[in-house]
Amino acid sequence: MKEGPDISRIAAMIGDPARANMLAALLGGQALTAGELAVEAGVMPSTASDHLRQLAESGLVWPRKQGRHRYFQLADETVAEALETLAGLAAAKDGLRTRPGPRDAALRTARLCYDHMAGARAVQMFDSLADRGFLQVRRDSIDLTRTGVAFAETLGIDVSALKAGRRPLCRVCLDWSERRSHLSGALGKALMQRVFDLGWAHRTKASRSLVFTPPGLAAFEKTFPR
Amino acid sequence: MKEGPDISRIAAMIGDPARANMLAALLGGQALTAGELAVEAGVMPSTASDHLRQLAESGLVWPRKQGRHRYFQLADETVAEALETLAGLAAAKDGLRTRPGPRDAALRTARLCYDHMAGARAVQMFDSLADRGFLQVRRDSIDLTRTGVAFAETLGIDVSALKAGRRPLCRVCLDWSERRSHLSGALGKALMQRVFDLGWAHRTKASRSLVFTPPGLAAFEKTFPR
DNA sequence: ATGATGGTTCGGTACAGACCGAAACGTGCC
DNA sequence: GGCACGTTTCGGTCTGTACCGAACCATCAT
Repeated sequence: MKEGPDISRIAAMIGDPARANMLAALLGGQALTAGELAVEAGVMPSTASDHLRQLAESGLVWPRKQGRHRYFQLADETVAEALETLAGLAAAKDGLRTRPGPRDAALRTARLCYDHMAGARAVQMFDSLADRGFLQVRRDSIDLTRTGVAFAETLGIDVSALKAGRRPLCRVCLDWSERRSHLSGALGKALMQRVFDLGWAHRTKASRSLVFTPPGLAAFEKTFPR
Repeated sequence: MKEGPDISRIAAMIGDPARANMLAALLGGQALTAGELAVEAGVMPSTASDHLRQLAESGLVWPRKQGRHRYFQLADETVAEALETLAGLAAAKDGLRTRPGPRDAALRTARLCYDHMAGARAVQMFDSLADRGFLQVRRDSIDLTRTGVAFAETLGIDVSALKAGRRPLCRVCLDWSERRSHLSGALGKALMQRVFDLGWAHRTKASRSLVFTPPGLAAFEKTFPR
């Protein structure tokens, strides 16, 4: 019954453990080299190269050669969203037997979802913005209100520049750990960038989880009160 | 790097063409027997039985034995949502080469998404409800307004009964064909049911697509004007 | 009971694809 | 130029698993 899009092709791509590990690593947002992805997947470079070719042909990742390295990143944010959706399903179905480890706890608190923040901290930010009327939820999409734009500017975000890009300013993304919405889109990316630039948090090297510094966390709590 | 939920296990489940066809068929919402799913997947009953065992063990489908038949249905609506998300990715990535056939066109117009309507017609319904102020979009979730409740009652929907259930009344579901939101949740299911009961549309036997009768379509257009 | 029908279990086959090692390629560095 | 490093290509192996047929089990009908 080949009606509708061929769902099994891409599912099979994600279905291989090695490729799934690669994609999960790329959910960290930064582009990684073929070698790094090989280690991440736990396979030899030649095997990794084969997998990466398939992923690129499927349109899931985007190769970008630079010097004698080849960097890979997720093709776009829709891929990231689909991966997080699958993670949500896996957490719900597989969660019965999988005991949440300490690493999972860190992931649940704050992590990178491609280029924006996810986890409990991200939900808190979303709610805080909405409660103060900075985010206006209309229909299926959400937008920054006038006061919201002013608020973003005080954080040093050039909203008009973001609006100029072709990527939607605000989008909602469902959190697999919190099962609540958090902010995606150009603004979500910009906010994440500010958190990095201000030194409030930094990414861990081999994981998607974010670590807040004590003063950074205090500043975050003050900027986005519950 | 086994951090977070094991995404590859379920992805591999969906990754096999036979299983994917079964799941796609179950997206029609009605429970199907093992034999029906076998023809749907194009495999022998014994092979289908093996696949169904795996799907059940993964928690994706829910077996329900009745007499000498075993009926299968999707475990819950989160599975349906994940499948539709994957379909969206496949349509975007694979869509470059796949020419949309006539069957696809019917699917895009109106189809079943587990237990509620999807496709262009469903988006029209959603927009119509929102434009007239029957749906109030707040934060990440949406709700029926007071006038919306009254409107639903005129259609013969017992809203208070729906609210009593543990399933959320309103939920948004992203459409892979329209890339817009349509209505899910208990209300979405109830509305779909009314469309069936009123004889406006009926499901086709071996497909998820919905066929509107001419008078049914006229009534639908009148009830949910653009 | 006896047969018919729907479903599962079991053994065996076959094909796909994941994996590796070695060699080739290309790019930067000295 | 020559060397080192990252990456890809190619041949070959091997495991996993989808698939089928036949036998077995359960339920319903007669």
